Amino acid sequence: MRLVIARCSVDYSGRLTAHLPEAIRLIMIKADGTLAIHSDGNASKPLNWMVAPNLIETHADRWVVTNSKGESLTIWIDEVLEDVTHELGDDPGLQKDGVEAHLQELLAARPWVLEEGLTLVRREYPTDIGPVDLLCADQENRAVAVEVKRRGEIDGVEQLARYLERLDNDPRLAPVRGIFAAQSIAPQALVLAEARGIEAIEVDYEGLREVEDTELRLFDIRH
Amino acid sequence: MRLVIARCSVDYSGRLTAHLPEAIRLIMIKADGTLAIHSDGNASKPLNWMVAPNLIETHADRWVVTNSKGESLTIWIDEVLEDVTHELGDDPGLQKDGVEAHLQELLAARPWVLEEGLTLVRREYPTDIGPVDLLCADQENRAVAVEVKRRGEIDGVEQLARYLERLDNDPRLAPVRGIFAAQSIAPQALVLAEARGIEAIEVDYEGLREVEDTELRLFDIRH
DNA sequence: GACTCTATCTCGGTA
DNA sequence: TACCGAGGTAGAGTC
Repeated sequence: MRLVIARCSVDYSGRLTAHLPEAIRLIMIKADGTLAIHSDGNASKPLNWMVAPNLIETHADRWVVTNSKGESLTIWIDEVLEDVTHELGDDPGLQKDGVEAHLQELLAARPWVLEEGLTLVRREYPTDIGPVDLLCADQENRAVAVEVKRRGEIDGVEQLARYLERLDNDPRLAPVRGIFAAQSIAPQALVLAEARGIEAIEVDYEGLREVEDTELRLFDIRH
Repeated sequence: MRLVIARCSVDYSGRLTAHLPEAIRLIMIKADGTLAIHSDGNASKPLNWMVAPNLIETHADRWVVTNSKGESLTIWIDEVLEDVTHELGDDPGLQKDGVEAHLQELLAARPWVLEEGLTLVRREYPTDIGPVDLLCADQENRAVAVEVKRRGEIDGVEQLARYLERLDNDPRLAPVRGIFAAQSIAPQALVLAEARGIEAIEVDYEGLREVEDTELRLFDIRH
């Protein structure tokens, strides 16, 4: 990794065209050639960047970065204040924990949270346009398709509507009701769900996690 | 801006929990307190970060970053290889060009480019599932909803179809025609638009900009 | 390789 | 301040 602090101006031309007037900035160049230009101000994202693979040509007064997609970034170097290079080596990478798949798992184990008497028939129930998150049966043994999202937005409702359309073609299942379950649901998604005859339910994820913890602890005590 | 290259491991707990095993990484701290941890490997994004406002406590063996939302990031410092600080000063900021907003603006000022005799009724005309980019009236004073995109893809057409569905519920407007305007339109989007009875028009953005320039120059000459 | 969906999205707008 | 839509989205997973 090479870190350069320099007074510079920048021109980018590619998916858009953009210009940075002269100022002091950090230019970060990673081992694979990925380049990013950061200011000190209020932004976590770089002002400009160019991801690998690319070609970096270094001239006396400017650096020109191009890639095969026809994008180009030119850094006009006025003054270099710092220029250090370090070999960082491979990174073992980030270990993540606790994302959206977990919500589907929790609801699969406790579908009655969504509606009294609801039971799971199958997770990832296949249709010819993709799998439905949960296929369930209600108290009267009628089919209910459940789409699970962390944040419920309008395309999630559309997705479920498309699944329902496909499932209704199966005479063993039809008519199929839909439940749209999410941690939070956008107002537009609520309107669309109502228009499509789909029930929208906000789920208390943290609460469900606590229930799960309690059940696990009880399990520990019993065994 | 402070740049530290260090052998370190990291724990983050907040919107998710995550862990970084020990390795050599760059720790970047901006003037406002925004902190980012970068590896040298293939990723332009930081492995971990914490945006301002936050509190950074520096101990001998670890740095602890916390914010008011209950998120916390702990960096266990094993060895510091580099530690430089530079005052970068304010950045004049990025000047962007050629975005969707500008295209909407251009078409709002010249709706007749899309269809002879088309006039603007209102930009960002509200519906209960979101605002339509342009509501226009055609030569015979019938309502026309226009959705503007830079790249016309399938979800843009669906978005417009939803708006039309809502607008048709208003007896003062119904029936409402739809025009899908974009710099370039994907073949699938063309097919869907036709199936939905929506007209799809590719707009010459560069040409419109030139027209705008010419008009501005004429304005300069006249005044 | 192209397509789809998620994201500690980020960022800018507006009510 | 919160919500909503766009992004040079990036990045991961799937087909």
